[in-house]
Amino acid sequence: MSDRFADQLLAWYDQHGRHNLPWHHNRNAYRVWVSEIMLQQTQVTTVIPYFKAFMASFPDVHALAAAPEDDVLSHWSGLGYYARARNLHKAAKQVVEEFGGEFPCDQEQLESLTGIGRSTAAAIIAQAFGKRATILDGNVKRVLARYHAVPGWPGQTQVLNTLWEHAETHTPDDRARDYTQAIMDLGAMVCTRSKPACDSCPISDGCAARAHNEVKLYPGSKPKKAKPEKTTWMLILEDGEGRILLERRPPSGIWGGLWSLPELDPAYGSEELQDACEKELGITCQDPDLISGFRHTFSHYHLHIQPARLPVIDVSGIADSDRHRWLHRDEALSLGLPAPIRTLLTEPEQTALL
DNA sequence: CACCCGTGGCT
DNA sequence: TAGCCAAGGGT
Repeated sequence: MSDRFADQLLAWYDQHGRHNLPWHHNRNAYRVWVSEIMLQQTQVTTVIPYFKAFMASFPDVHALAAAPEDDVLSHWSGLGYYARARNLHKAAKQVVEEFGGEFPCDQEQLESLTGIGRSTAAAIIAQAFGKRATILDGNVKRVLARYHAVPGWPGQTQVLNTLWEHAETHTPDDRARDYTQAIMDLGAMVCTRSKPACDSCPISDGCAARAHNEVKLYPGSKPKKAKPEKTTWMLILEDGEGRILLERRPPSGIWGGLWSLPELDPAYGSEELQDACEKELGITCQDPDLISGFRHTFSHYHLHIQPARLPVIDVSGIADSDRHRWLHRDEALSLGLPAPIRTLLTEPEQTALL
């Protein structure tokens, strides 16, 4: 099938689309796959430097499969949603072991790989292999919700199903790769969340939301929910040689697998930190310097981070292990660190001493 | 279905 | 400023 929607879109894409993104060069399934995972819930401008560095270190699926997880996570440091990196690493091993290092050109087989769902599988089929497949990412949802005036929040199953049906209908048999890129480009460049450029939209003549002057109503917004507030002590335990104690996070959960700072329960008062370090970590410290705290916001809660610097007298309580490492700041910064921890270790002066 | 999972840009 | 949310998927 090929309808007017696709024809207009492709004509616009030829003139105005993005044809020069890093993953458009040396295009293959591996590069398309990595870019798609990085681009999940993440904007293009944020992804570009991460993609380039990642490709320089892991040029193909074999290199990625053979890499230590720590190396993969260090390349993801700051990008967020770290399960994507863990799943990417796992899937690379799956591709090598189950598919002989060659990505399958099949929706179901692609979806069997960890971290690849319906839309990402379709994106790989279309972009890497040039075959017809239907994607439905945030851009496409917004474009189609407006074009067909689909009410409701796309998180609802019924709304989502309706959007998938429209997406399938519009997907042409020819130019699968270009069409997929075109509809995403339209969403990112013209049919934007706020201030859409309807006057320069190639499909505005058929847009139902535009016809009723109700573009702002679509797509429906997500029901809002208050984010809980949490608090934690973050300890900068520094020995006499300027080394800091880093602690690896558990393999799943927030910041899973990343290196962070030891934490203590916020129930401890600042005057109790010294004793708590002795009792919970077996480390003897001097009086703490309190560094100004700050709030870090996750997708589903706020975290007030209260850092404290404690000069360590006796390091013997904790030796280097799989879970702990004593490292200089520059060494620590080469690890996979959560963004706020990287900031804390990079710009300690920014946080005035109290 | 509801929740979990980061970060940064935009308004 | 504080909220919204972006090339989603897993559990």
